[in-house]
Amino acid sequence: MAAQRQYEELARQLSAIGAVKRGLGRGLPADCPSGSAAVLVLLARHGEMRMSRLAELLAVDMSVTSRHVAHVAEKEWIHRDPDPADKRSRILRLTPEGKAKVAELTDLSIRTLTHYLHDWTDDEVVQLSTLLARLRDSFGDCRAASARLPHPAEETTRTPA
Amino acid sequence: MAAQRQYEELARQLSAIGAVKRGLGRGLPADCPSGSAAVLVLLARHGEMRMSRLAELLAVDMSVTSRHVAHVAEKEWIHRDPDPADKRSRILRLTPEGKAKVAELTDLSIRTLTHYLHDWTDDEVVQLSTLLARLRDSFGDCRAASARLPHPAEETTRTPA
DNA sequence: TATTGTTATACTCTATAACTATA
DNA sequence: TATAGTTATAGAGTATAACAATA
Repeated sequence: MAAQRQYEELARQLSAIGAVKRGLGRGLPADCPSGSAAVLVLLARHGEMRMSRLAELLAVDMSVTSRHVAHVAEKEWIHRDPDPADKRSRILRLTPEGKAKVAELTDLSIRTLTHYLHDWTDDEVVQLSTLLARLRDSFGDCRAASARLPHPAEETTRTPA
Repeated sequence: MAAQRQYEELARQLSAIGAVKRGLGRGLPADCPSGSAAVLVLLARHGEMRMSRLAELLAVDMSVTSRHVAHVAEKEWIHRDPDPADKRSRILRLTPEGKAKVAELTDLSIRTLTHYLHDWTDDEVVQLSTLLARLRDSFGDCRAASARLPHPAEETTRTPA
């Protein structure tokens, strides 16, 4: 358990990290906003999947996922094939054009980070990646059922029994 | 200079960090969206300042800053006093109510992070904060004048002369 | 009746451009 | 003429709720 002061500082840094994300976003192709890019990259990384699985990986509502997926499908970067096992579901698969787009996106993000982080050591980059992955993991199910935080009265007690 | 593979992984983690930010945002008071919160926290941290300075700290366009500031001013959390030295400028100052709101926000973010990161060590939290600060710094002036990334052809050369 | 996915609506954040007032 | 700040407009991302089709 870290000191409150450190949590406070982390909160500040997290709130400011949007600037970096916007910086990365500005480097994206004009026809591929960040939402579309995220869909493509996840499909490349994890392989074909259903909408619900993708929504989970994106950590956004399925309605949002549906819109992003509709966009990349319009671009012919993915196909939405009916799932023979469940006619309500659709299986998302990258097309060859989609795979080419992923390659382009990967190349772009590598080039952008190489540009801005040229003076970072390999170890520092890995450390940051690792900590960010852990952070995501710790927040994990904050969208799930009982994600409501305790009220100010609760949990403020120093040492839970 | 890190390996491309590491940059690729970092890009993935950064693109996914939005989920954590949204998680933090869900904990905010209903009358204080993240844009307003950022304004208040920066004023508390750095003291009174002009719009242009705030826009720089927020790393967003001044038009965006102006809207956020208008919102917190409506709430009476800040005052916008004319700058005697330059009648075009306005000096932003927290009101007592604004300071109270900052205290509430700080408490909330600490509670949220304490909740989700209860198994992190102090050192890990500090490390992540430090790396995020450095990341922001490295991206620094990516909004500035010649922030345009070199074209695919350039900079790909391994060792610039 | 519950679940998968889509669509309609609304809200927040952001950027560009046009504008006012002052330097 | 240039700069500080505001406002209008537009675009992207997200969430909630209502809906359709299927399990």
